[in-house]
Amino acid sequence: MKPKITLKNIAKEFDVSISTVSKSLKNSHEISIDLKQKIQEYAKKHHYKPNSLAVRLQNQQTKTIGVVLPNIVHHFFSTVIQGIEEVTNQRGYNVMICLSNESYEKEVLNIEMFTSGSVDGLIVSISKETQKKNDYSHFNDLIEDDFPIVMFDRVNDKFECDKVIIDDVSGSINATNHLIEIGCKKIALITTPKHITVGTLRRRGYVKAIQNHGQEVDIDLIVEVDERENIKEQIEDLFDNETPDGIFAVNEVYAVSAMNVARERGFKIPEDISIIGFTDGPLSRLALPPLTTVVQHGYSMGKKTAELLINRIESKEEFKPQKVVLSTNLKIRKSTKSL
Amino acid sequence: MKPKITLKNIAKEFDVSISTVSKSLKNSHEISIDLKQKIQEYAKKHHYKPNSLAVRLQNQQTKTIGVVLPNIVHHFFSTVIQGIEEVTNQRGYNVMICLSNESYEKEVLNIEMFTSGSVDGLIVSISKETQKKNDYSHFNDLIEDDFPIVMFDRVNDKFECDKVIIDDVSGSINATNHLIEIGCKKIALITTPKHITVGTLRRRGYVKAIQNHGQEVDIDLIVEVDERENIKEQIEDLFDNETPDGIFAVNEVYAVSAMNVARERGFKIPEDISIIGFTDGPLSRLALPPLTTVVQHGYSMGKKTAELLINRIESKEEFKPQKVVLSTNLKIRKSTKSL
DNA sequence: TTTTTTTACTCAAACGTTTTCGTAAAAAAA
DNA sequence: TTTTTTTACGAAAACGTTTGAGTAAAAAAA
Repeated sequence: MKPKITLKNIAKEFDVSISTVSKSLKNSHEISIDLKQKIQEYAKKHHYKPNSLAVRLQNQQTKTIGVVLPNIVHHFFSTVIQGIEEVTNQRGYNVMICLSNESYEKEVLNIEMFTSGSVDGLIVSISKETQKKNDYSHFNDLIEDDFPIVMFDRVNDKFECDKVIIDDVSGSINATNHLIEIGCKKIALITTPKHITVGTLRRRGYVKAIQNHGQEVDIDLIVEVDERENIKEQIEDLFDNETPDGIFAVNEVYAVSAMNVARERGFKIPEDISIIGFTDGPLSRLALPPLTTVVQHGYSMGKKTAELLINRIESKEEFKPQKVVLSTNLKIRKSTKSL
Repeated sequence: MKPKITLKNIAKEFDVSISTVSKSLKNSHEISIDLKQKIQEYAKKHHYKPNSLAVRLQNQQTKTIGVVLPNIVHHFFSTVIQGIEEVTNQRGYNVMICLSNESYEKEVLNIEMFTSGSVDGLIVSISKETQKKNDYSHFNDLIEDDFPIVMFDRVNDKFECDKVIIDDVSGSINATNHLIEIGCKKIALITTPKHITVGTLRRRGYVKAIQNHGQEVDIDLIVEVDERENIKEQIEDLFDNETPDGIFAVNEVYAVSAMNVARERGFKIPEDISIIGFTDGPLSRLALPPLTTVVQHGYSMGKKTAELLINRIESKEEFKPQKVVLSTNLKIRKSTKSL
């Protein structure tokens, strides 16, 4: 690579001081028009770009916010990012994303690198491994130092920081209620193992809804999917032993998988079995029939998260962490019977 | 936020010089064990972290590479990132991702910010808008300055830089050939408008395959999907006028949409119509029947891309740009008739 | 003519590191 | 005892910027 051109280089070229060059490029009135022009031309010709590290070190702010995500395969996270970008760009910040890949170690590393001066604030959604290990020590220092940080979706209540979550419980109650209302008698739940927070919350909603209707929760109708194994087979096990007429699945993949299993076993959807998923992504929209689903509004979530963070970064006042709960709504499509 | 703790602070605390502190924290033999210990303890207690901006400015390298992507909703890009991360982490680099959201302006901005000292090298896949505008001036300076940059998937041949692409033409020929071999007589193509490079290349493969078999390309069997409008309706138009017995779609969404339209019109898949998509993502895998598809090996692509970049960054020798073409393979599932 | 103002610069500190070189004092060797 | 070596630290430059203060020289005002 060609050596980088710096103010010093240019200064030497014109036999002036570095500050003269700096001011020329900023079009300062302190410098004669003549010299300014020559310097600007030269700089342009040689592709001068101020070294952002130096600038940021000088200014003591980076105008950048870091985002640490478990993964970006999920459509939901993608939409959240859209929302984050919307707000940050509008307010003059850049966004940098790092992925933890659901790994504890990478999450720690990413946070380390971001918080050592590279960004003004941090947005985090916690990785599965971290949730499983239940080890959050890498956040402690940040919280103690009052580093601006906002958690979203996968949060931990231990921390005194801003949080944005969706109302998983209510969303799940609504979904389950809907299944009950349209006449489902045997409603299965397809969820995650217990250490995944959102899975647990959605399960809670399911249980509540069932109990509110005076029914008992039937353990045999609950599938806890272990993602390390074949998802479809685990759902087939359910159908081997039971014949549900309604399914509530805590994410898109589980919902579509369940729909496929049901259809393969000759169930007509929605005549024989109604299915509701969680998260409105392409899988749900392109399923046949399109899936009724709990819509999470990732975009709003991203916007809210970014707003909280930037407010926090820019405010001088005493900090009072808040928890924003976003409600969901049920998008009714063709995978559920109508009333 | 609490004031950041620096070497200077610590130095004042112990009434020693900054260099003593720096050396202590690096466990230098030049400092007495006693003092080192005290300083290290103090640093730990106060969460000292070296300011990475300062360190990187000093070292003149960031050990970070920037990735500019059009979007991350596509499963394909996600897998590419996995590959990139694999290699970069292994070789001691960090990855930062910025999204252009298919916007020309954001692409320019992202590249600006990355190349002004924040990263040692750049990986780029060009946005749709840039492709449409056909304006690549923001790359010119970089190429002239020999800034390490690798383009993947959506590349532009104008530039003298490393590139990694997949063999879209061959992949499409194979897919179309397969349809011909299993006996399809009227094979439709569902593709993008012409300014999207990959769409054009895949179309070329389709055309070649048809012609190689001595057939004429029937324009009425080609759908150019305009994504600003309803995708499904555009495919329905095809079925209104024609009754294809084979479909080659240039991406997952088009393939699944086509499958849904076909099924809604009473086609049995694959008995009445065979469908092949491009890119092996969750949509293809979870479709019913699962889609036969051209597998792109995003993971390998990411790995290769990162390798090229890091080699480039670390090599002192004369630079000779290369273009790596990755071949695809056809994953045959249930959406196509067997022979 | 002398004083004041303006113009067009330069100086130097600062941001937070790293690292080479220099040097007292203490310890070891002669 | 004197000389050499080792120990333990400090000074200062460097990375590339920004910016307020300082200053000659030129221009304008008195």
